Amino acid sequence: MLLTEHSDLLKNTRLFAALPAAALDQICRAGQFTRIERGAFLFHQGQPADRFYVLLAGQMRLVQHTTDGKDVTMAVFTEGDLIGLIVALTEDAFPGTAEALADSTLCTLPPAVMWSLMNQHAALSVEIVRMMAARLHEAHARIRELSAERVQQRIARSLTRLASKVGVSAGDGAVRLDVRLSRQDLAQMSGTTLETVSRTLSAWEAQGIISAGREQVTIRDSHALMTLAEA
Amino acid sequence: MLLTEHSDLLKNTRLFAALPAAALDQICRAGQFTRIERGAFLFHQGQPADRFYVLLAGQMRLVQHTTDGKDVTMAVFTEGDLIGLIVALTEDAFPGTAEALADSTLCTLPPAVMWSLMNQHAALSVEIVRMMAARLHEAHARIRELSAERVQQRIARSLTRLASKVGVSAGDGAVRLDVRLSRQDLAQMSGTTLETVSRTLSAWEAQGIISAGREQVTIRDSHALMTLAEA
DNA sequence: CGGCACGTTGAAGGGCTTCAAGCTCTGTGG
DNA sequence: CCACAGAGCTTGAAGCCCTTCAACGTGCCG
Repeated sequence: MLLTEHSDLLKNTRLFAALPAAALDQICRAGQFTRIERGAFLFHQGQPADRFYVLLAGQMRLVQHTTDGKDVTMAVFTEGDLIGLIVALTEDAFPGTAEALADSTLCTLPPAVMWSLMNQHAALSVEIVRMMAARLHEAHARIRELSAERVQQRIARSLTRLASKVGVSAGDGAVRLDVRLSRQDLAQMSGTTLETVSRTLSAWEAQGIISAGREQVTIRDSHALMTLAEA
Repeated sequence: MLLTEHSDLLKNTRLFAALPAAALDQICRAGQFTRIERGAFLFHQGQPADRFYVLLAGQMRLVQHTTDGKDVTMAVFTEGDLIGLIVALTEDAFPGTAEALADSTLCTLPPAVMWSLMNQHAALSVEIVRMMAARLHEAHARIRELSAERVQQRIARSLTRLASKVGVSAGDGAVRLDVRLSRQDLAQMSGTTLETVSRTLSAWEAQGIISAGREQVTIRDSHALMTLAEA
């Protein structure tokens, strides 16, 4: 049956792993399950956040638009990640737009369910605080990088960060980034332009550090890339 | 008596406002009250976070050091702010160094107290989630700015952000930043160099938007500054 | 009043953006 | 099947914003 399948998926997320079966049932009953196609939007910047989402399969990204039309990628999400929870808990408006990087399936939940579960299960609160702490640390790390580092380093960091999120082994120690990733996308993650990303990747490809194709990157020498990110 | 004074200070923080007197007493008994002088450090980057702090009076800042010796200011704290709570709750190491911008008094607490209070008082959890959400939003806003905006805009934003934190009326619609703030400090908040800050402030002073002195800035035309921050 | 940190200003240069033109790949429809 | 449109990518050239280096003011505090 479909519902128990979904329940299994939910149970496998880090956030809900500690919850008893009864609580999971409660979530499944309160939640709506939806699919979304690559390129489609889950919600838009400024929209009131009356619901939040659990990504059960696929990939999504969170983008913020600037007043002068540029887009900045704030996060990439994969299976098990929560999207918009923090905003929904505070009943704010979404600070960005969520776009599907691949066909995805999600579970939609009202924040009230979350609050009541948090009151009943202390472990859940702990997990949420941990999750928020991790996101804040990553955000601060990016601020530090954008403030003090050169474009090369930032692109290298974007690649290593992506590798830890969506990297799959490609044999011979290589790691392929399992996501459709244009030069423009990488630029939005690194705070630069698509031209600079293109030039940088070309240089690295010539040095054998990566191989790059159309919307596709695989890291051949991750050690060299880490060095570039640090120095 | 000193203890009740401190208790009053704690009660006036946004976080603890909703707690009953008994809980506040519990905090006061568990907490240590300390003073710290301008320029001194509360904790250092990398140190294990076994305690967190409530700033009762004064001003502090949180700085991250980069590998190549640069400093990046992550946040400025004033009365009522919590420092290191998020880290302490996850039992991590401090991701930055906390420095006193002015003589300050703080309350030191072990995270265990916080966990037990959060379990007893749901309102506290709500408040903490709200607080973390606000910090995350500010961090994301800075990432967006650093990724897409010019130095001028970022300096203007740093000033307006500081105004909302430590701004005091200086008559005639002017707002004085009540903090010792060197050009270097502003540069660390804006992701630029002290020379560029100096040049920019000089230009703005010539236009009558601000007046700047040694470690001191007052905003004369906050509307013009907001315009600079947006365009 | 002298030392030192803070601040200003100039000049040079470079890293990165911007503009531009052409190329390559992919998917789509006749 | 193949041509073609369009999105993605590459590369070059120009230039500017900003950093970097440097030298000199300036104000504060012992």
